Amino acid sequence: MGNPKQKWTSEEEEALRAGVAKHGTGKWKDIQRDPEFNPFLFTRSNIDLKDKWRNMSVASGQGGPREKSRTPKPKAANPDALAPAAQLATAQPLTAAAPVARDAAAIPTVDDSSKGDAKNTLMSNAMIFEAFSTLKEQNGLDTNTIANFIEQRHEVPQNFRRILSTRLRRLVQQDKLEKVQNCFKIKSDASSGTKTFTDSQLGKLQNAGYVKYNDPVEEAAVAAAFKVADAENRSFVAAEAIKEAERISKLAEDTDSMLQFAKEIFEKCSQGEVVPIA
DNA sequence: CTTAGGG
DNA sequence: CCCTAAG
Repeated sequence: MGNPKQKWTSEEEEALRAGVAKHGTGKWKDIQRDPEFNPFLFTRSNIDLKDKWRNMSVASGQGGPREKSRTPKPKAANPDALAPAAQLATAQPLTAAAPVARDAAAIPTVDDSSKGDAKNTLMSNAMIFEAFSTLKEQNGLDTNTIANFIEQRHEVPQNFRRILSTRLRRLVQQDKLEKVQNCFKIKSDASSGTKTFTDSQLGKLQNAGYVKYNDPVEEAAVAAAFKVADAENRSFVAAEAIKEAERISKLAEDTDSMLQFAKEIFEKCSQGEVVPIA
């Protein structure tokens, strides 16, 4: 099956270039692990970095840069930047990464039979972590359980199981998951520090206008969510963050922008990419 | 497991 | 992106 292929964002490319400058070519693992770049490249593997660098090198060496439509938004200002809360110190070309889905965008949590299309198959880490955060199995989950869980809530391709295995393997290699016996458990990686997420991504998200709380309740919810996220700064915590946010949000009878915000984070954090709203 | 190169 | 060969 053809792979969806996750397009590299400007942030990722920049992080990669900076990483090569700092560690040198060939030190892909170091770059990927570096706390400075990890928040942008945590979804990419060292091999991915290598491949991307190869592509970037050949691309720049060409006389005719076929940029074409691959120049998404050089100066696309987000229409609804309601709260220019914080400005990015580093003049990032961040630019509205993705339009926030204002409508009732269904998070890939509940089922969605509406999508008759098979192209929406987002076999991403998000689903995997969703399983962990939902099942709350302290003993870990075996491949079959995870596969079963995902199959129940999402439509999966035929080669799903194989992809899942690959995914799990990679996550273990990246220290995101821990394999004990036949089960996988979320790994608490303390070596990576505890600042990555809030530092970079939150800043960007705020700047992008994703964060726009005006109510103290919302602010509290977001704070709580990030408290969790800050604890581990890994993909899976986003799921936890959502749950926390959801809980507080429910108590406050407010479930609009806050939740939407959490969903966006979940997407970004877990997938590491922006899903353009077609 | 990490790199490098070909597919 | 995936796979395979080397280190």
